[in-house]
Formats: sequence, structure tokens, C-alpha cells
Amino acid sequence: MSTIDAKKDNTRPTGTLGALVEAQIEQDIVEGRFLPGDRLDEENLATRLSTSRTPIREALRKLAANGLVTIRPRSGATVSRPSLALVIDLFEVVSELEAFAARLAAQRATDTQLAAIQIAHEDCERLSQSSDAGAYFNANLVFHGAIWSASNNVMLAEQIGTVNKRLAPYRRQITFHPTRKQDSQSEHSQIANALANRKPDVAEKAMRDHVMILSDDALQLARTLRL
Amino acid sequence: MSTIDAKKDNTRPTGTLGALVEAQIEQDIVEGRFLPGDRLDEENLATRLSTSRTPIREALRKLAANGLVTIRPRSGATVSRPSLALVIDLFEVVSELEAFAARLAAQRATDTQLAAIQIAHEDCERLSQSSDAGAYFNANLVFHGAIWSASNNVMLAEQIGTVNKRLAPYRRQITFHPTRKQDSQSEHSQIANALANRKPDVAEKAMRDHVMILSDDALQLARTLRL
DNA sequence: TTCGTATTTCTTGTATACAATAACAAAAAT
DNA sequence: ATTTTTGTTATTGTATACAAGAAATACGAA
Repeated sequence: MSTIDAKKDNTRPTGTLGALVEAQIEQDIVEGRFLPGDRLDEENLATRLSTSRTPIREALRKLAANGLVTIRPRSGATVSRPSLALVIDLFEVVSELEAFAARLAAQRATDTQLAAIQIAHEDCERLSQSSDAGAYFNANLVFHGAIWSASNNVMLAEQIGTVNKRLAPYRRQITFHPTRKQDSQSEHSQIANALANRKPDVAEKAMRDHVMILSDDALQLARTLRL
Repeated sequence: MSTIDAKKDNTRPTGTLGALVEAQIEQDIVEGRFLPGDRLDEENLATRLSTSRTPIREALRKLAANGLVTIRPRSGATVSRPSLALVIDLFEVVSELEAFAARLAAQRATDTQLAAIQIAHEDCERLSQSSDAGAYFNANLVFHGAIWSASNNVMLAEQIGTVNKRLAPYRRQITFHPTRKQDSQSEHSQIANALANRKPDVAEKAMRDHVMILSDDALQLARTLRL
């Protein structure tokens, strides 16, 4: 995610310590080193990142505003653990947003952007054969991110990024399953095709279906894994 | 907004001072007492709200995460003043989200929820005649909020709320214009009708058109007013 | 043993002190 | 007069100290 997600945040990425701390904790959550429900002890984090509690607190508050962290007053912060109902809602929202991004991309993407999508798609194809699950996961993100970006709507891309971070733990699980990779790639092909031919309706529907299938599988997996 | 927007935030509304401060500043921005571009001096706010800088800073960081405030490192916080391009993008996103909410509401709203929408619509009708612009603005929010809520997707309602807060200064301007009220009400009628008859496609399209018209007018007004 | 209660400890919330840097102003040079 | 440079001021960023409350533990009673 880090590569494509150079989102123009409202606080410059570099410069202040708090921003670095925030980025660090966010990465730890999104990349699965902190799991949903994990306690985020301020002093603990402060010593681990060798700062005081102040930047930690500010980072945690910002992450809470984005939904990645849940703060119970006077009782501490934990990695958010949304109920199944909320996860379903989040997937529903993101499928609609990504579908809209696909539609816009079909209408507005520059040829360069379309080419980037195509390349990302081919990378996915290639890596779907390989055994490097992590690499495939990243390539997958690049493909989706190329489409968000090609929508040429900055706020839309930002929103999708935010929601997806909250879903990262669940998306991760499913993308790593080998059986899903096959189907996923064929769905990607349909999307890439529709975009290349600039068919907004087709692209939108293909993307919505793709994310909804992903959602169903992720939720089923989450249930069996008692996640 | 405050009435319908009892959103289940990740930090309890009451209890901590920081949360109160945040709510206060957010209100000041959304309700137009702080304008886009206004400087938000920490010490200033601290004395005005009779606390120390610490809760102020935490509140500002959270508001920045939601996009309402922009923080330039070592240079202070201001009320966000998105470029015209970004405002267009935001309207595009919110029109799609609200359209989706209308679709879901047509599919899933309980009869009680549909009744609430109907009542909110009638309140709008009544107040559109009156000269109390503020009251009409609020009734308008209640109508829209009733639909978000009737989508029965908590995350969708939350997202729409967040984006709308960022657009509040622009939406405010246009809703207050008398000529717009007429058209707006007829559009509301179409939406309310589609929902009452549970026609998802019609409701979705009516809502999207409604918000897009609002967007166009708001942007045109913003241009003439050099907002 | 188990439940309830009181006490203790530990973590968070708030205030303040200090350090660093950006904005501002004044002065000098072109 | 304008621009550059330098010094001053003011505001933010970070660390720490203290207060208040929640969680954990130990103790006592049933």
C-alpha cells in the first residue's frame, strides 16, 4: 500500500515526529503486525519508537479519526475491531466507490493512465502464477490503485484508500488464498478490458462484482477463522 | 447537522475535555463561524475554551484527519480551503454516495424509516415557504439524514456525514438562495416518491441528479462570490 | 470455593516547561 | 525604492510532571 498511497495528507509526511509515528503505527496495522483488538499502550509505543507520549497520542487520535484505531476514554487505544455487520457495511461502501472509480476511469483516464493500468494487470497475471503471495498482494494493490488514480478524482481516491485501510486485515486474508487468485485474475481481465475500450457501464459493473465477490469470500473466511 | 449527526464516533462524545473541544471547533466550522482559510491559533483557542493547548492540539489533529482543518507543520492550523477542483471532486463523491444511500433506502428501509423520511419531506415543504432560511437549511439536513440513516448502512452514513461537513460552507451558501428552494423541493418530491414506492433505480437517479444540480449551483455561486 | 468489596497500582488526561523553527521586522546594501 | 540580510518575536513541537480515573489484586464474608 505504501507505494501507491502517497496520498496528499493534510499533515506533511515528513518533518514532524508525530507524522512519522503515525505512519509507522498505520503501517503496522495495515500490514498486519498489529491485529484487530490489540492494545496500543502509549508508554509502550513511546519507548519502542523512542519518543515521548505526546507524539504517540496525537498519532493515535488521528488514526482513530480514520477509524483504524478505537479509543475508549480513560481506558486506552486498541486496533479497531469492527463487528461483522460493520465489515459488511464497509465492503458495501468500498465496492460502490471502486465501481464509481472504474466508471470515471473509463471516461476520463489519459492514455498514459490506461497504459499503467494495463501494465499493472500484466504484473498481476505474472505474479498470480508465482508462489510469492506477498508480491501478488502488492501487485493487486497497484492494479486497484492505478484505477483509483485514473478516475482523476483526488477525493475519491483518498476515500477509497481510507476505507481500504480499515478493511486491510480482511482483504489480506482472502487475497492470499490460492483458489481465489484464479477467479480474481479473470475478473481483473474483464475490468482491464472494459477500461481499455472505455466502456464505463461495463467497467463499473465488473468492478462492483469483483469487489463484492471478494467481500463474500472474505466474510466467509472470517467466519470460519473466527476472525 | 448536530441533531441528526449523532454518529457513533470512535471517541465517546462526552467524558474527555478534548472531545468537547473538538465538537466545539467542528461546530464553529460547519456552522460558518470559522471560515475557510481562518487561522486557528492554539493559544487563542485554549484561552477561549479555557483549557490548555493539549486538548486543543488533539482536537485539531482529529479535525485535520477528517479534512476539516489543514495543518502545516510548524506553521499552524487553518480551516481547510480546498481548491475549486477539490470541491468539485468532493461534490462528485458525495453525489454518488448519497445516490447509493437512496438506492439502499428504497430496498431496505423499514416502514418506520420511510415514514420518517416522509415527515421530514413535509417539514421541508412547509419551511420552504417560510422566510426562516436557517430553519429550512436544518430541515433539509434532516431530510437527507433520514435517507442516509434509512440505507441501514452505518459506514455509508458516516462517510457521507464526513464529506458533507467539508462541503458545509458551500452547501450553506446555495441552500439559502430563494430561487433554488423551489426546484430543490420538486426534486425532493421525486426522491420521496421513489422511496415511498421502493423504486431503487428511480430513487438513486433522482438523488444523484439532485445533488449534482446543487453542486453546479454551489460552484457557480462560489465563483461569482470569489469564495 | 465463590462472590463482593476495598485497596492498590497502573494508565490515561491535562497542564506546563522548554526547545526549535517559522514569521516578522528592522536595518543595510544595491 | 527595492531587495537582501540579520536579528527578534511569536508560535508550534516535544518532553515531562501531576491529577484523575479505570483495571487489577488482595482481602474478607457468605
